[in-house]
Amino acid sequence: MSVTPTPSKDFIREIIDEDLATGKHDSTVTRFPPEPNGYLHLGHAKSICLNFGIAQEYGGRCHLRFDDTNPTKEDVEYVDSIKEDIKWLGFDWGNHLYFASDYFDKLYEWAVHLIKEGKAYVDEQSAAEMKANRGDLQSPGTESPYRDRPIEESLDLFQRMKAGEFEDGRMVLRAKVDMAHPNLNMRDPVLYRIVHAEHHRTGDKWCIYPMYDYTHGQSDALEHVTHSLCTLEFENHRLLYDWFLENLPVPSRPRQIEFSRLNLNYTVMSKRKLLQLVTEGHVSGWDDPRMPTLCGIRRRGYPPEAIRDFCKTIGITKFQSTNDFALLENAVREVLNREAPRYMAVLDPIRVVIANYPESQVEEMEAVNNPEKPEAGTRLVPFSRELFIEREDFMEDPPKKFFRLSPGAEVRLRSGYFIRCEEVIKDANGEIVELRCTYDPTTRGGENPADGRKVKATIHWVSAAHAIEAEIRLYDRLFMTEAPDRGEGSFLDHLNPDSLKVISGAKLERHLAAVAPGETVQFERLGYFCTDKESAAGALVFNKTAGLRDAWAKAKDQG
RNA sequence: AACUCCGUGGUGUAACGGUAGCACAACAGAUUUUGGUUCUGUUUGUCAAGGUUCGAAUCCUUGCGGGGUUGCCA
Repeated sequence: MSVTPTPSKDFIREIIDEDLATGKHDSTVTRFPPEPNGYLHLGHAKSICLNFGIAQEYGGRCHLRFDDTNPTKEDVEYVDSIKEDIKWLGFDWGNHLYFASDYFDKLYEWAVHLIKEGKAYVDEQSAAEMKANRGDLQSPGTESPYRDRPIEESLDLFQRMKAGEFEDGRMVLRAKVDMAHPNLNMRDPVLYRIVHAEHHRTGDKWCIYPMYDYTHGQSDALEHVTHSLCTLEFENHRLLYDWFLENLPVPSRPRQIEFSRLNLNYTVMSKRKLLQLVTEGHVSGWDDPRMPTLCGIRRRGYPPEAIRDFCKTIGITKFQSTNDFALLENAVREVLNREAPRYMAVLDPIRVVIANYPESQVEEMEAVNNPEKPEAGTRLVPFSRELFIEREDFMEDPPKKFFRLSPGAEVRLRSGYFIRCEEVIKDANGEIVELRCTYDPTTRGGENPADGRKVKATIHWVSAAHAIEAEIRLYDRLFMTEAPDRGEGSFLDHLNPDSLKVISGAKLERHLAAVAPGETVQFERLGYFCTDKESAAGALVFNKTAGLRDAWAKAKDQG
């Protein structure tokens, strides 16, 4: 009798277990709080899987809340794409869609409350003065000359800030905490700034906007969030987060817990850098299949299930780490190996003529759609006298470990016949243009012949007369070095010049004309591919999602 | 050298004072109508030094190393 090991939980789920056990909470409420100022990427996927995953596991709720407190950077365009990406990943916020801007009235009311309590004041120092008086990591700051102004005066000024009497930057509302605090966030943080800008939801109702620190915890409290999960860079903000909750009449007490953000080698993950890749044209857009954005990997053909599996395996911890890209690719291959229907496609064709095959004969060969999934059934693939095979699958002068086609050698055509190469035909430049072969009629379907003869390799093929053509886009990693972020120079210095190779005139079996958008298939022996959004009926375009593991490539490299 | 968080194979992650395990990667072999998949095996680890303890990755001390923080961004 084997004991089923209890699956280990990350430290956040352990905290939740305890909060539930002690009765501190009787259910969980988490939230995913993106700012609508950019596209979601794999790092967000980690957070989404955590927050929505907890809701699923504990029967709790997960809110989608847009942190829209900075109208100069935010836009509805991003709101829509973010929702789409979360749905694609497989999560659902139900009717718990919120915006921090929904709370602007309450937040204003609470700001007035703080002023009345003597815990906030209107500061008329310029931004430069404030910076100078903040002190630094080693030394304490200097209190503002406006810090102890009468409460009534701050109340009046704050009301007039709201009324639009002052230009941007003229004054701010600050909390009165401690200018000597070792945590800089506690040195009288700004609560409100004046920004005369139209907000994507509140329009021109406001010309003062609350800061992140003043908004986030109170929004959590208003939504009765129990566990507010964020990345490590907010660790230093937790003290402030708690300060607001302690000094305001909030309806609940959420707890902020920080975890380490996702890092992947051979890629960059910061919004700024991704934006730069797009604006400077190093990639075709946010959804370029080489981008780590969710729309990018979707277009690349990565299944959402693989992303969820990946997030599960990398886990949640507090220490910074860099995950191997191979781990992601492995998750992708695992799902695709199980699910993707197989087809044959020849990317770099070389003509094969089967001399002893009847000139006008066409046989419909039965091919297995997915050996991992018998219920996927079979399909018919036409076989004829003239075929295309992969140029790479033939070598005129092969090394000892090369098992495929070469002069005098025999291979199996998958679901076809055994063929033997009898003659190599070259053009004036010595370039191989055609292979003359013979086939063994007793090997129909690729069966081993009765004489016990075996072949060491099986290769893919397409009937020349029946093939359809397509453009194939082959992607490799965007960066050549493991940590393009680090070291000297720009991360752009590490861009891989060969991250995209376009092949035109690839020969595909006819069924590939009908691959549905969003479906990823396997080209046998080559890898996984999906149709691109630019693919059209007469002009098919496929993206390479990931290659198959290639033991031959390794053996070849080792000599 | 302020405050704070964190150090487990190549990478990531478990072990909650009691045999350092798992995944990925790498390597070797078996199977195979995909040089895929699958299966088997191998290599490699507790940052360091002290201390507490019958027993320490785990607790304590010191050192070393890494991250974060000086926006009217989030």
